[in-house]
Amino acid sequence: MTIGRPLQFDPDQALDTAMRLFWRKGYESTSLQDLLNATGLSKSSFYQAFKSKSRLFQRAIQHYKKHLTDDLRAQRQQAGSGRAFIEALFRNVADETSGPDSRRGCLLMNTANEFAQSDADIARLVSNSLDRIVVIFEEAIRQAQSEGTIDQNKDARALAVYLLSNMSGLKNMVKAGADRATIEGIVDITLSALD
Amino acid sequence: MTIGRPLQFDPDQALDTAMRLFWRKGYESTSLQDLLNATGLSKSSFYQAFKSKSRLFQRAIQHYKKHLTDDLRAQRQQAGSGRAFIEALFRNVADETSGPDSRRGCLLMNTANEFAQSDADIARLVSNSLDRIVVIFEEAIRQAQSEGTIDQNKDARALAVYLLSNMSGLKNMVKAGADRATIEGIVDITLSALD
DNA sequence: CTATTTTTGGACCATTCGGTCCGTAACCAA
DNA sequence: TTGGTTACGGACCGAATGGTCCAAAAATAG
Repeated sequence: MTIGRPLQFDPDQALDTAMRLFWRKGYESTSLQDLLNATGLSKSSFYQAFKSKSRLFQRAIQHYKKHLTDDLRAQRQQAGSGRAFIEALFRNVADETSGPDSRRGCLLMNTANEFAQSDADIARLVSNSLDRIVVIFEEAIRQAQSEGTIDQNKDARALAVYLLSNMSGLKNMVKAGADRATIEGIVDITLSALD
Repeated sequence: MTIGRPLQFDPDQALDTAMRLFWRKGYESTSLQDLLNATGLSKSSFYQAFKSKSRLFQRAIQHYKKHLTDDLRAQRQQAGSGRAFIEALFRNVADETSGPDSRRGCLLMNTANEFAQSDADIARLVSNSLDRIVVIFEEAIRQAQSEGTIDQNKDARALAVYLLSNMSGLKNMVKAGADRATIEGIVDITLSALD
């Protein structure tokens, strides 16, 4: 049914590549040329496929959100208990202090930082995505409460937001150059708030 | 002793104006033109006085650091007790959800975010500045410990870093669009870690 | 093999970027 | 008043920005 010359590249893969670039460098300092180099696309193919840099960025955020939420749900499934999921999640942040993909932070928080008061569309997109994360945290907390590892009397929603705020702070500390031990120290105290 | 035409502007005031611009918009998205407009300087006066945009930015960070540390010390003095100082500091973040200067975050953390792995000089500057903040937090915690409002057995340094991480996370949440009530909820839990 | 459809490379565009340079105006000391 | 010194405005610069356009190549359906 398809007529004409087929695409010479995989759009999904290009989107993923672009997302990783935006994640590492931010929107403004990722130039069109950077995107072309990383994806291997020509300028016309790029605009044909993605319309504009900003449109691609929006898609990249949605792509990131989907992968992140899928990943979190999978980890939660795998962890077994709600408390174990949360603990593992936070302790794993220490790994981001080194390695090839270190100090990237979280694309959503990075974007919130970059487009704080400038772009309403992006702000809404980020806000909605963060809400999804909070919901996942909240589910895990309720699970832990029913499992008896977190006090039933605590406000699950409030704890979830607290965790998101802390995760954000942690990633900021990593970006600011904190080493593994420092991160681990913060996480210990953060998690103690759940007791 | 001074010879020649005197400066037509106040360099300190220009630096302060520039700092506020960088604070609000970040380094990359603050253009030279923005700086000229805000300070009222001509291009030649600008380069005469500040050498380059990047040099000015470095001075802006140092300027910010000085004002911030002075401010924190003054607040600590005024608060009386160590615990009161910390509590007031965190509760005041809720005010940043609205008003003319809202959602700017912290210039140091904003910069850590923007120049995560790209500029070593800036990274070092930010890191040193953050250390100063941690020291102030640590002093306040030790004071609170001697005052009996924080458990003596807790690691003051670790608590201080935890507080910095949380402050960073809070400001990120504000930037991401959190409202006053949400921030207050997070602060409550954050401070409960001190008990 | 041909007609049709679509991709693709590269030339081209206006605008903005940070930065330089120079002639002129302004100021101070003597 | 004059000579030395500096600040200032604005023209100018090359490079890079995101984005458009078109001719040519390539692939498929018939």
